[in-house]
Amino acid sequence: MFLHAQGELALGSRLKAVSESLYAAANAAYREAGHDIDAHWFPVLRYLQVRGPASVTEIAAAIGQTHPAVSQLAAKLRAQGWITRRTDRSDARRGVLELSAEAERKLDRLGPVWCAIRRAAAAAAVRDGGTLLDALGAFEADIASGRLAADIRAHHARLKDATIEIAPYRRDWAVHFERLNAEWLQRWFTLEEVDRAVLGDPQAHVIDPGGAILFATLDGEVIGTCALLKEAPGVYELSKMAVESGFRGFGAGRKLLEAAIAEFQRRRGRTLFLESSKRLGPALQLYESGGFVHHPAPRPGSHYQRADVYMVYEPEKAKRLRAKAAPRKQLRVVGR
Amino acid sequence: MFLHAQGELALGSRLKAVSESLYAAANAAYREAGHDIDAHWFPVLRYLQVRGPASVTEIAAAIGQTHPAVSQLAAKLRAQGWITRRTDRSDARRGVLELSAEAERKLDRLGPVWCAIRRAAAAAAVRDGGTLLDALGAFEADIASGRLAADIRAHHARLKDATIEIAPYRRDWAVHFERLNAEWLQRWFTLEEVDRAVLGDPQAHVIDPGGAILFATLDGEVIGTCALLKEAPGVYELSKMAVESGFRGFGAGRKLLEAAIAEFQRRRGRTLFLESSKRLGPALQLYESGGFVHHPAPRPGSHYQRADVYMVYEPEKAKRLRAKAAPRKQLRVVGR
DNA sequence: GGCAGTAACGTAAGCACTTACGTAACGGCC
DNA sequence: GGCCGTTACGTAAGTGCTTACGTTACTGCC
Repeated sequence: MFLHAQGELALGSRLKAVSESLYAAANAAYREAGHDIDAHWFPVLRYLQVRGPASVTEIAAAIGQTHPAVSQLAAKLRAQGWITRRTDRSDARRGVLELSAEAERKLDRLGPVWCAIRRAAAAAAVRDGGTLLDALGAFEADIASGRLAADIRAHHARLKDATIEIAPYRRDWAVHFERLNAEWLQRWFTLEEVDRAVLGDPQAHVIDPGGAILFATLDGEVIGTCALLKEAPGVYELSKMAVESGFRGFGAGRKLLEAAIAEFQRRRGRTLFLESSKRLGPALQLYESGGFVHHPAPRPGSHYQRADVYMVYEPEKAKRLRAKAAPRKQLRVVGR
Repeated sequence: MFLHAQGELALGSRLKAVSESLYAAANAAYREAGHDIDAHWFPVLRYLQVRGPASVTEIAAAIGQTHPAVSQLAAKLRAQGWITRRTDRSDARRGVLELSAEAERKLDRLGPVWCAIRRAAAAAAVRDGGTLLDALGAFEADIASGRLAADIRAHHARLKDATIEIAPYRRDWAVHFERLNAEWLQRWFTLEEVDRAVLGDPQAHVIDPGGAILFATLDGEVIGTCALLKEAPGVYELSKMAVESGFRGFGAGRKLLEAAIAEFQRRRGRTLFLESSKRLGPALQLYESGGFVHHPAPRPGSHYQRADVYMVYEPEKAKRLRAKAAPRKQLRVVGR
């Protein structure tokens, strides 16, 4: 090929072409999976998803584009109902862009597609060779031959048909424990000292004192986690429940909760409680449907600043709920 | 950075950004060196330079863009006098785009800038790591820190102040001998069987039979070559003279010619001749000014189909020319 | 409080492409 | 020679960004 012979001089041209091919491949994957989303929206939407509401300039700086680019895209997304805009209370110049509830729901379903794209692209990009040029050449070849698109399809099919499994603590998954929890903590609150300690060394702060950590996986991908902290003999705290954005709504949270309760019972615990926040609506719903009841008073001596919800597990309530919803249909990984 | 945390999912976005940074860096280098050329034109102009006149669709296919892209750029370049367009004699649909004489001259001067960009980009792109993502990260860092731009400037300064040197044959430079000659042969003629043999194994076809190969270098970069073939005892043929497009007009051809004649004299040769073609105007001028005279009849038993010019070296003429142009001023690598 | 400098961000226009489409010429086949 | 599918390529319109610019709001300093 002529451009290849030009070496680094044609790098700009080739990078642009690869970039466009990648957008095309991602869009094809979205369409095939039935999502009406454009790959160009990813940086903005993803930023809003993991960081929460943000201003135009904040997003622009984070994704490395100019503010008009974000502004124009925001206008389009607003017209299509993906995001809403209100002016910042404390600074009337600034706008606050926020995902609509529907957009949030849509994005929470994109995990499998994203994961498929990520895996396929990673496989195509891993070729050794050292220089960017070699890596690029290999990548171009994979795109041109259709291997990338086929890989995305294959990975997506696997992920779609895979079921969420619960796995016990593994030392090499400590990073996932940290990553998954840091995401929602940073979005909704700030990392408190306790958090930093526990996330930084879960072995020392959870496992060794007699607690447990569980992971939810989908086709080998760690997509969720939760911890059972031992407060006192027979007293456990359910904590650090997190499911990766993009993989929510597939039942991982419920499976983690059930597995945690089972673990609590296996250890013959007497008391299981949790602390949470009113802001985390869906999580509270999950806890309620899992057998937890709201405790009227805040927990004395809570570890967390953010805690304004205190719930306790009631086996009797759990039994009643199970009986009522007895023939609960199996949750599939990808809806319907 | 946010996009980095998104891994392969943000690859498209990042590649595009890097691509644009590269264009910007190249444009800055062009401006600094005083060339009024846009980096986006490179694929088209370079194609026309190394391959000669071509149609819109041919170029589009070669550079991996759509034909309207080339068509539109061609219109712009035509308006600015870079290229001319005539309709193909044998197919009235097809147009033949060709560099104007002035454009050809301008492009012939771009070698040092191109080389500087190539070297700087190669240095930034070589980081180990294996995956495209790592290589890209390193490249982005170099762009952001301004290291790439500084490197380009530094390399260009070196190349600008370097002088062209003549070096004897080296086995590891055989590839350059092939590359440099293949370029003009493919552009103006086609590779004949003799060419393929000589270029493929210069050691066996030139050096071993008692000939010589010379290289012109600029700051370590091989930018030109020529060969002295031993026809018979005392009879030598000057052949395979080639200077890389982009480095023409800097005097490399003259230096090669002079060095070849010196080598011929060092070997106490009696006859030095060459075969060429009327189509290669500038080369013929060079030969004439170097002391060669046109021989009226074609050489009996020529090796080449393309040869319609037969010149013989006359020491007397060379002496006269030297006397006339005695205080010839030193040629600088980059004009004024 | 007034005022200059700056930040947020919308709008306009431009750019380097793309897709979509139309037109004219070619080439093979009857 | 007539016709039909294909090819070359120009034009129009769209896209995802950019730069340039203007308006409004904030901030710090006197």
